[in-house]
Amino acid sequence: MTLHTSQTIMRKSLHHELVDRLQPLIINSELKPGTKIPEKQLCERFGVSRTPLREALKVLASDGLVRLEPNRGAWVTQVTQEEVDEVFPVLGALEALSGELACKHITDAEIEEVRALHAQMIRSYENRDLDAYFSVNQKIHRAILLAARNATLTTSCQALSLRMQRARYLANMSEGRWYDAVQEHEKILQCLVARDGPNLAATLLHHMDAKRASVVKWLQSQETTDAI
Amino acid sequence: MTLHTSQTIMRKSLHHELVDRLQPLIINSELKPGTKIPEKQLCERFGVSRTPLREALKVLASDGLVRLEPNRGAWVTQVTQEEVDEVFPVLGALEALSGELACKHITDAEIEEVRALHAQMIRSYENRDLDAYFSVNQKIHRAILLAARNATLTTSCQALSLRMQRARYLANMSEGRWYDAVQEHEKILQCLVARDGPNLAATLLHHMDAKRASVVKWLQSQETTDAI
DNA sequence: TGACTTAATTATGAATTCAAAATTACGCTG
DNA sequence: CAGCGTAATTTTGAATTCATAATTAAGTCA
Repeated sequence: MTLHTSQTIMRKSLHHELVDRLQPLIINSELKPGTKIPEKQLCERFGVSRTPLREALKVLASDGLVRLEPNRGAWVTQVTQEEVDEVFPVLGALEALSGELACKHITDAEIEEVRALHAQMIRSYENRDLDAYFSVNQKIHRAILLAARNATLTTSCQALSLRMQRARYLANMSEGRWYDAVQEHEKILQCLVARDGPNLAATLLHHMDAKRASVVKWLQSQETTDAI
Repeated sequence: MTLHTSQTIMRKSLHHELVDRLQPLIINSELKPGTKIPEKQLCERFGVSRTPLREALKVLASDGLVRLEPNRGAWVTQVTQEEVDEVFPVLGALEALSGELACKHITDAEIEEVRALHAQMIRSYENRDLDAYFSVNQKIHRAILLAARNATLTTSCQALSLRMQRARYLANMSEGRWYDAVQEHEKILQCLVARDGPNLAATLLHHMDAKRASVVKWLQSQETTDAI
């Protein structure tokens, strides 16, 4: 019955693979917030049975991307203002810590890497290429995270970051906010180069709060229009 | 086939219930770190089939309590020094934030609650009742967490806390460390009463680092003896 | 006896099946 | 024809089944 076409998954554990495949679908809103997760369709699409798919959904639920309603199936969670106001402060505290630790452990080579990413981000900003900007932006935050040399911190940060990502992605920044964000990143780079942990921590904290405010603003503007 | 005795689980979703039941088994080391999880036995014990149990194991794995080895089953994770050195700083940052936020939102009634718990903890200390001490201690941290009014923070903290709990529980504190811990808690209460957020944050941060050091010390003393 | 092969057993991962719950479709009554 | 109640259908949750991988046991030969 099950065909092993190129589309079909067959490496490592199926449920783990499915988690990795479902996450992007939720992040880029192919599976829309507030909608029901079409179990049957997804099984066909990935060429798997319900068992591993449901296992994956349980994991995604514990990460907050999916909500399980007993006897009613799985639903893509909404990004609400309440959630944004909750998650960003936590993310801020974690990123601040990552900055602190990164300054202690980062190598010169890694700093050069961040510098290169930063330059690339500036170019994306100048070209008003939001997709590229977001992509590089994330790489920078990730590079700092990795420099912190703390796998637990990385995991925690990324889990929360993921939850905010689709909102952040959807939320078109205002011209003014975008400018400010770039300025903040300028300072982030400077702190990192100077290996000034406390300063970097404070900057990242502020950066996160500004992001929060920006996302909230966008959410509120959407309230009248449509739920994300 | 499946009997619905009082032992058998039947409320809400089975996998969720199983997560809640398996966690304590791992925390109190009934399922010993480093050992294989006896799937079959647990199915019999809880009167469920393998499907929901395996779903629960996937969730526990994403929380770091269990490690899944492809085609080799599920294993209880070890608490290593590397992990302790990673998790406590993250926990410290989160608890610091919880202190900060708690000072902003806590009610007088809640402060009285913490005061009562604190008094109870002192009594446990004076009676050298470590079990009671740990239990009340956790209640205090949880009360502060709840006063922070941030469900995401609560969830994140508790997930990490859980991972450290069995180590913390096993790690008999030295007389000196126990005394210091009580002093730290004295200060925590004072900061809370004064609603001094920054001070409480700093105190909790230091408290966590002292806990880390204490656990590491114990782990090292165990290295020669036996792996936990 | 001891290392190596191979067969038997067991455990795992995932598909399938089945009972129960929820949803939808239908028909009845006012 | 609108609202309610009941039957048919679909979906969900969980048990069972089945193929495959891993482990253990048995047997072979130096």
